[in-house]
Amino acid sequence: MTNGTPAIIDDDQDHSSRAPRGRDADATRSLLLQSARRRFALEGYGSTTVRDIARDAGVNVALINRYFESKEGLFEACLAHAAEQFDQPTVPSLDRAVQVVVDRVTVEHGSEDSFHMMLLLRTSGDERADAIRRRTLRNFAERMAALAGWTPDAVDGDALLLRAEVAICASLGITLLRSTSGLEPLSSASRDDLAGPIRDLFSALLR
Amino acid sequence: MTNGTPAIIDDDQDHSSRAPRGRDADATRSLLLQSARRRFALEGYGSTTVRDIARDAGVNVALINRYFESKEGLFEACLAHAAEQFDQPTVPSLDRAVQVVVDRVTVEHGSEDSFHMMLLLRTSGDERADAIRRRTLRNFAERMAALAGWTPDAVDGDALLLRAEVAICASLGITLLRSTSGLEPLSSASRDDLAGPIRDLFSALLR
DNA sequence: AGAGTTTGTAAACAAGTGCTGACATGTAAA
DNA sequence: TTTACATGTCAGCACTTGTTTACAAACTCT
Repeated sequence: MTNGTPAIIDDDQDHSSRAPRGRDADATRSLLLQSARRRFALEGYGSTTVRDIARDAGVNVALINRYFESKEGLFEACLAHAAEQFDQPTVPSLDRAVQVVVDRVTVEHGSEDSFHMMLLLRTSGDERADAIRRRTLRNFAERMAALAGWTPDAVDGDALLLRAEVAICASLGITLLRSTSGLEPLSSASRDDLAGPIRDLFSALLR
Repeated sequence: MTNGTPAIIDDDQDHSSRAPRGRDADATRSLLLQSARRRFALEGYGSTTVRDIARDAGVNVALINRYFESKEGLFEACLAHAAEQFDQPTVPSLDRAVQVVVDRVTVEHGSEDSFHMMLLLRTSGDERADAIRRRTLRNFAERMAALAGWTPDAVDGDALLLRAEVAICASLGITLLRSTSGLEPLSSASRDDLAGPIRDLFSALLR
């Protein structure tokens, strides 16, 4: 992963190619993204301050504006990053797709994956961020629905697409409350505890 | 204009409950609760300011602190009010209970009921508010699970209770995204469009 | 070495935050 | 009426917000 830069490798001269010691813009950006994702996911956009994020990342506050323009820009970057997680290549069968989602929903609390999911139902009031969220959810729902037999120009309308969206939104709600509410036994439920119910949920909606 | 004595008395003899025209603490409290509920539900706790709420209610900002102690207190009151909606008497059968939930999830956007649901996954960081939310969700889940056969001291553990919680959390996620994301076709789906999928969801989890 | 750029730091700014106290005004009781 | 209280208004406080600016330190290249 990482290595997002075009990799214009420096000269063949040695330099020992060590990882940049103290100063590395990419690493800083990444740290900020990570801290922001966590804060935004767990506490929401409005309750998170840029100073919180900077402190978590161990980085100066001003760098948020340097690298992401604004707090909104940082949130948007987080959302775009989360969107990539959902824009992965389509799997061949509905069974496999359901398995992928179940894996995603049942990841442990505090994981990056869970933050990515929770981000999708955190709002900032920014229209561009909302557009990213809509596009991501819609894309994902379309791929799920397609595996269940839906086609864009079906005569029976979008009943299946709606069902896919319902299933996805349900998954997000479950993930959020599992991580933020302390509701038992949900919060302490293991992956195995959850896999069955989630699978049943998807089966009921898409089959 | 200048008559200090009550010019028009609706009920000259029995003033038991009402009369004050412009000044009515209960009405003001209610207005604030209504505006706050809407803002908190749609935009989250942190993104909502007390001035927003007061402006919506057409009321002076200072009255929030007079009647609810603090912004946190107002949020807590909103949550407590929402909790009452979920603490209604148990219905006799699982079928009826599912029907009640389906009705609740499929209410139109912008209704008070939808705000009550959305509030349950809005967090303020206040521990007392979190406790109200936990208690409410847990209570509701226990009643649903009980109708499906769960008992507090079942040998098979809390599998059914977990399933009830999953179903409820799923419903909250659906409600939130339906009202805040603009995701289509979900956002424009009618009550009838949604009733089927939601019913299937509950049936799959609790039967 | 030097200049030029990138990366990080510190301080401050204007605007907005939740909240408070002193005051004004309407209402009910004496 | 006069008194007492409940209700609402106003201005401002102390603080935090996101953001910007000026500056320092590290890195690159010649």
